[in-house]
Amino acid sequence: MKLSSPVASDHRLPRYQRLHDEFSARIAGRQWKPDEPIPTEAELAATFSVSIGTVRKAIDALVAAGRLERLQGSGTFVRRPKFGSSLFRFFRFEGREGEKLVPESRILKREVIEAPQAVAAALGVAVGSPCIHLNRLRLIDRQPLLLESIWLQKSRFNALLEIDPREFGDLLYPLYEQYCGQVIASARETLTAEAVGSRNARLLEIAPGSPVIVIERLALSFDGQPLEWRRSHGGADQFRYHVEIR
Amino acid sequence: MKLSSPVASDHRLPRYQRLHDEFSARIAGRQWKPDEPIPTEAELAATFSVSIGTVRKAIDALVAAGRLERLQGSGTFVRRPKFGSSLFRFFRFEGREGEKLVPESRILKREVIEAPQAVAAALGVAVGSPCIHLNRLRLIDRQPLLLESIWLQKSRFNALLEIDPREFGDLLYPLYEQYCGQVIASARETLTAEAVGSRNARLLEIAPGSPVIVIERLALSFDGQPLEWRRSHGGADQFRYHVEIR
DNA sequence: GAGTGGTCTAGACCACGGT
DNA sequence: CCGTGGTCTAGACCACTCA
Repeated sequence: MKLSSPVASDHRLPRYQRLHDEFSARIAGRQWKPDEPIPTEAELAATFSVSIGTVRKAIDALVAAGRLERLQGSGTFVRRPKFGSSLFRFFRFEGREGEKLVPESRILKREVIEAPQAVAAALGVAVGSPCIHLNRLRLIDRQPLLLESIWLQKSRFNALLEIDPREFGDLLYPLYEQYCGQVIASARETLTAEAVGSRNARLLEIAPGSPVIVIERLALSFDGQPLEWRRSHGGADQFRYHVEIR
Repeated sequence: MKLSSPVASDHRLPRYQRLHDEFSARIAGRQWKPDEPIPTEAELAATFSVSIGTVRKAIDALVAAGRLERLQGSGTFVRRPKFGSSLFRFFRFEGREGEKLVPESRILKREVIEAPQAVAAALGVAVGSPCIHLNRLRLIDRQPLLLESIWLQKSRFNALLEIDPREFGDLLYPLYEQYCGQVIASARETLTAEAVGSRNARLLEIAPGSPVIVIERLALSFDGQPLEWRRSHGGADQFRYHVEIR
């Protein structure tokens, strides 16, 4: 089997597993780009000298993992990460009539500051290295919902300093991509709860000491490099999280 | 294809899908019992007059859903529900040395009481119908960790009233199975957070008004009947929940 | 060694999407 | 209509478990 990219793949592994790793690398390496079709199953089978069934099994796993999407009759496509499973979706992101919407964003602060210890550890940089720090308030129907503290490595995101924060818009990740060439591919989130401090209580317009949900997110590039770390607070009464257990 | 049990299964569906439904029904109907092997793939293929590949595809889905477990060389087994994905596992269930353990259980109250509105709705019974209500405290290293309010339909769980609560042991579900013949097969959980009331604060030995995680669980039988509803409180500082997002 | 699931093949035919 | 993925088959051989 010939591999177009130098993937460390043990030849004792099953073929479908090696194919899976190869395809996965092509998605990560952006040789197969989001929203574009990958080669047909028959082409892949011929390219790698395996049967179609084996190609299908490799693709099955990537579809199950949400990295590819099959469309019968038209092809198999690289799925753009949608963060559909983020914990944030369990906040009430609805307007007055219950329709889903993107919260309005207000940048409260933008500063260049030396990375404190916790941030440095999360981003994998040295303590004290220069970072961009944003404070952002997110609102639904003019009501404060979430307060976010966002940390970025200055060297990667310098371009952000040249834009007026009032023109950031409501979503940051498209901004990162457009101005800094940094694409967020995945994230890890941690949920905790605590009593809100007086400053955050004022900004969120809730009673001091009332419970808030705290979500920490480390957002990563395609190759697993930490790009952004954020810590978000939101009133606990705006949050409900569901799971099914079998 | 002959079906041993009367499953409503549209014959226009793919064969593997119909097989999946049939197998699923056999697990739910306990014709295939937990920890026992199901017939071999070859036998199933012969029984249903399909090829082994089709049987495998049906089994694949049930394995992915955690209902079956394959053991190469020995067979495919019905998996006993393990509740491994419960939100409760994100509480610190460790002893002093960090080892995982089952919390000690202390039944604080057992009463027969008419179902209040919320309980009746969850259990699918009439408001005011007789229920068994338990209050239970769960402790690690003698430290209170969780406070649980548990509701059961009296008619199904009458046998519980004949046992001394001090002999309940640390786990309820085996008790339900042994004394009442009621088997918990799945559950739905909802996580919220709130400020703790004074009574619960005293029992949990935390400051009044401090944040608590609240987990509501509706536990279901194999055929989807609600059997138990519980509402659990635990100090938020004991809780951390993680997810990966793609 | 007999029997289980695990991998893989090469082909057939179907259902769907676009042209 | 052609090309795509979706279903299904009948077989081969491998890897593992257990007696």
